[in-house]
Amino acid sequence: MPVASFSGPSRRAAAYRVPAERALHKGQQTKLSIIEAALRLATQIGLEGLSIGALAEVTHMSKSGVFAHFGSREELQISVVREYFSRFEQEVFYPAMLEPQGLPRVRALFANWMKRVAEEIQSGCIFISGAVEFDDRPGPVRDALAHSVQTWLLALNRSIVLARQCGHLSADADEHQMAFEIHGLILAVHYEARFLKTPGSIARAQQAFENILARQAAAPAPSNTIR
Amino acid sequence: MPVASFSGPSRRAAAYRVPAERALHKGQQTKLSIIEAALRLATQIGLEGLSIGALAEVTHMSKSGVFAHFGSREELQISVVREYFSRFEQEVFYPAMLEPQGLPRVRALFANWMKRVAEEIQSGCIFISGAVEFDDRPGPVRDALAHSVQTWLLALNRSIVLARQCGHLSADADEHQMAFEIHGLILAVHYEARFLKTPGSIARAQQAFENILARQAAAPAPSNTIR
DNA sequence: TGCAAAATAGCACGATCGTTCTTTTTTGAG
DNA sequence: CTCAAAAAAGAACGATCGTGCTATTTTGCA
Repeated sequence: MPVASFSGPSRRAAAYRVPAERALHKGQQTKLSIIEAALRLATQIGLEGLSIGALAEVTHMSKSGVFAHFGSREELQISVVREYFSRFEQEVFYPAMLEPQGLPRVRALFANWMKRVAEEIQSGCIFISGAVEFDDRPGPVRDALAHSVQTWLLALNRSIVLARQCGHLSADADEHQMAFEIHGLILAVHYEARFLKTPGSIARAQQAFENILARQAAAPAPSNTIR
Repeated sequence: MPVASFSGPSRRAAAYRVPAERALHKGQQTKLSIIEAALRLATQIGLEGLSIGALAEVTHMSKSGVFAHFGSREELQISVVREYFSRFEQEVFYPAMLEPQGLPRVRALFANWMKRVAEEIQSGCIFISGAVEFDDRPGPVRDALAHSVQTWLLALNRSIVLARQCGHLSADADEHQMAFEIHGLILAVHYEARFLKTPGSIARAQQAFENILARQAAAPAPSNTIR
């Protein structure tokens, strides 16, 4: 069903060399390269701006050749969202999970996120542009987008809870409130750096992040455990 | 040239009753009603989604009838941005300016803004959707959008500076940093309430705003002047 | 009330869109 | 090497877009 990842069951069980067994060579390969190009296009001009014609031109294929891989534009958009989320996981989420629980992991999540946003100032973030494009347009694309973002925000929430349980944050630290404010920082960086071209936005976000942590720093220990 | 406002020179000087003198009755009237409808459409589906055909249908006019008032789609979009900014000034900026300098004015700016954002959860904000649509598309529409937002952010900055000068904020309060964080709160409310449909986002933003103020509260007075 | 000018409608244009069909080319297991 | 299946191309469709032309209607001063 999806691109890669879940290559679990659903095949095998048939004859010795069922056609579906070998049917993943040239096709899947070019499909991946199409998604690669679509990802570049979508980050720049948005999921809605993504057109099959432009995609065909970029990949040096015919419109119908591109189209056949997805069956509909919507399916193409969903594929792009899934691939984008997958890379987001690879670059932001998984590396942060290697950090020890508590503040180090929270910091890593934010740092990785900021690093990615900094790169995306040139290209654009699908989770942000997609939110605007699909905020009142129900359907599977919107669902895929919202689910991706929710998953990510939930991970941030959990890391904050762990930090509190570790004693790295004060007992009354509200993870939802903190996650909300951190989310706002990302949005502000994207807005001010990419649209307004305000210099120094990334540094402001990092400063604001420290402000949020400082406010919720663990109370007891005189020489605190923060940082 | 524009809709209303700058009806300064450039006319007069001609004959006693130059045609351009009386030429603002029926035309300007329907033009305003078109902009009204365009504003509704643009807040919902974005400035890019705004099509002359859909606008003609909504206003019960012909495509060319609508078109003639603007001469180009781009000019229509610019008119919408200008009208949107004008209303933003009326609802958010001017009422806040009636408040006394210092924290009351800063609070009023934020409160009016939040009230407006809360209403826009149903419709949408052009300054946010437009930023995504035009973030890498140079031209007069982008300029009009960026100028509007910059104007607003500058007003917020100035009100913070005044609050510091009044002694309502600590002497080392950084207005740019505070404005950045406040801007992030607006973006987060819009994102989470309108796209993710997370309940309670507005309360979170208000809480976060209080956190920002509390951090920069005036230092000296034991019984502080804040609030 | 007449009449020029302004406002609006009607129509057609080239372009682009997603999609469907049919045909050709390419792939890869036997 | 053969040959069926997969992959890609080609062409056309209806729809919608912004825009330019030319009529027609409406407006509002004289």
